[in-house]
Amino acid sequence: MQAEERQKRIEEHLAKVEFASLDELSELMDASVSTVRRDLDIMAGKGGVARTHGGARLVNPKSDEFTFSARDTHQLAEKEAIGRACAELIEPNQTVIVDAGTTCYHVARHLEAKGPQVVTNSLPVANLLAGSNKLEVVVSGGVIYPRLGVLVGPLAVEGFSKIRADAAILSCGGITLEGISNSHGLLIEMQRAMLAASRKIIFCIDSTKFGRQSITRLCDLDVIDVIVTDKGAPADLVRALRKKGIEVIVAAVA
Amino acid sequence: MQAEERQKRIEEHLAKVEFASLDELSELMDASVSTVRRDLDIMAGKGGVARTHGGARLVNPKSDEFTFSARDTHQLAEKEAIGRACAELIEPNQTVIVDAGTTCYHVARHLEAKGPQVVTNSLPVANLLAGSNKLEVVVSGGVIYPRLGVLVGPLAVEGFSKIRADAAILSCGGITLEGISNSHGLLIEMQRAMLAASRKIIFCIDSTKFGRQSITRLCDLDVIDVIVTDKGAPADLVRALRKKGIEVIVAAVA
DNA sequence: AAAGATATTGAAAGATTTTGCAAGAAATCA
DNA sequence: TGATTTCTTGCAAAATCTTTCAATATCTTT
Repeated sequence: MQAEERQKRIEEHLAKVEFASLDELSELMDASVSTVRRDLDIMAGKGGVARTHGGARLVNPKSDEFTFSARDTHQLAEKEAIGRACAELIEPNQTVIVDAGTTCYHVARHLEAKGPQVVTNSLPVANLLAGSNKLEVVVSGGVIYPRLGVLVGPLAVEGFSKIRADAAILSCGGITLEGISNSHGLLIEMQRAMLAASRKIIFCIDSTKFGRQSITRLCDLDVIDVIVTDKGAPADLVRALRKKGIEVIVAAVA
Repeated sequence: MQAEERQKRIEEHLAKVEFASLDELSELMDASVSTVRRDLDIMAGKGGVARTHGGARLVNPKSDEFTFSARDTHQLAEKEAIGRACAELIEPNQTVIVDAGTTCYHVARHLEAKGPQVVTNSLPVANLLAGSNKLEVVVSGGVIYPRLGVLVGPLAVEGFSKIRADAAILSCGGITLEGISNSHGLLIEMQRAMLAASRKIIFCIDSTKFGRQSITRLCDLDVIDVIVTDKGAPADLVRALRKKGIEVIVAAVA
């Protein structure tokens, strides 16, 4: 087997099990431990996986909202439902900011029919909507954050500071009663700019994010107008959010 | 079996299995390993597949992306040659502006090895290079011009006004002794901004553009440092350009 | 159709890369 | 601490790549 193929299979295996020992991988790949070790060193250099003594683990757990892949089938039905429900909140001919992340990507898939103007810093979203002749797509500038296909940095922040939108559709790494948090500092900067540019703030948060906290704090709950989630969201937290005046929409899987 | 047929079958096989070894392909095609190796080299040059040690893999089949440029096979070999020759003009770790257009797209395919910083307003180029971890890709902001996947408009122009690059790689709709011209007013604006931001101006112009004029005038010839073209370029015009002090590189088809 | 030119193919030799192994160093665990 | 596991390093074997060359096939020209 070739090195690249082996590495891809290692990555796929890690996506399933999170942790794997060298012996385990060696046996699975039918290669010596040395070879697996070298593969992991290469993969660790590129990011994505991290070495541990005796094995490796995935750097970004699979539930991380921002490890983007259009093929990501994790909780696909739920994300699809959230996407559809969220798109319904948008009225025709509005200007909408769409964040990066798989959940927001699914929202974008339903936005074309609305014919609004869409502003995004996500390459996948831009690609998705570029072919449409019903809506105008504005891309923020910025540096490509490689693995995720997100535009970040000063140019991106500046791009959003220049516009006003009717609504912003965001996602995040975690939500608790203390507020919203996310995993990458660069993304936080972007999202702050999006929040500042929009009249209505909509968060699309699948149920696995409830009660979790990511490394960086984004904002308080009171800036949020609407949260769209799926059935798995814990009832007590949903109740508490509603008591705070936030409209919480639980999207039903079709 | 014909070379083309073999290559097509290799591509089809790779579409199924994603990775294939040389031996595997050799057996499947009933051809020697040497021949398969040569086929793969050619195919890798054109894109679509990538070599690995001992085999080949399908280049990321990102279904949703803008790959229209790659599919444009009009004068493919010439554009490919121009792309390779043009990329050789870039020195390691330079900042390069890459324009939209199919010819520039082929230049971008050869830029990864150079490891520079790339600035572009082309979504296809951005997508192409997004996966690379060797170079940093900066995307100008702007509105997506649908058919071409180019970012245009004030945000885009502004993005370029903020940067300085070592070189700009541009294409155009036509070149005569009176100057360079292009077809869309919006693109002209962008290109003016690119010209202003760069120290060295390189135009990639396939031979069919020589002696032609498009609707809008972009610039005089004297802002140009280098022109890269293919063998079909009329000799008298090439001579005249050289007399004006422009370095004209005629790329040989491999 | 024949002769020469050109292109393609398969094979072989030498260079390069990858792989597996083993010994000593470093880290982990009881 | 001592015992065990894992890591690093160096090295030789195997696989693969590059280059070259002769044989074959294809194209051009007459």
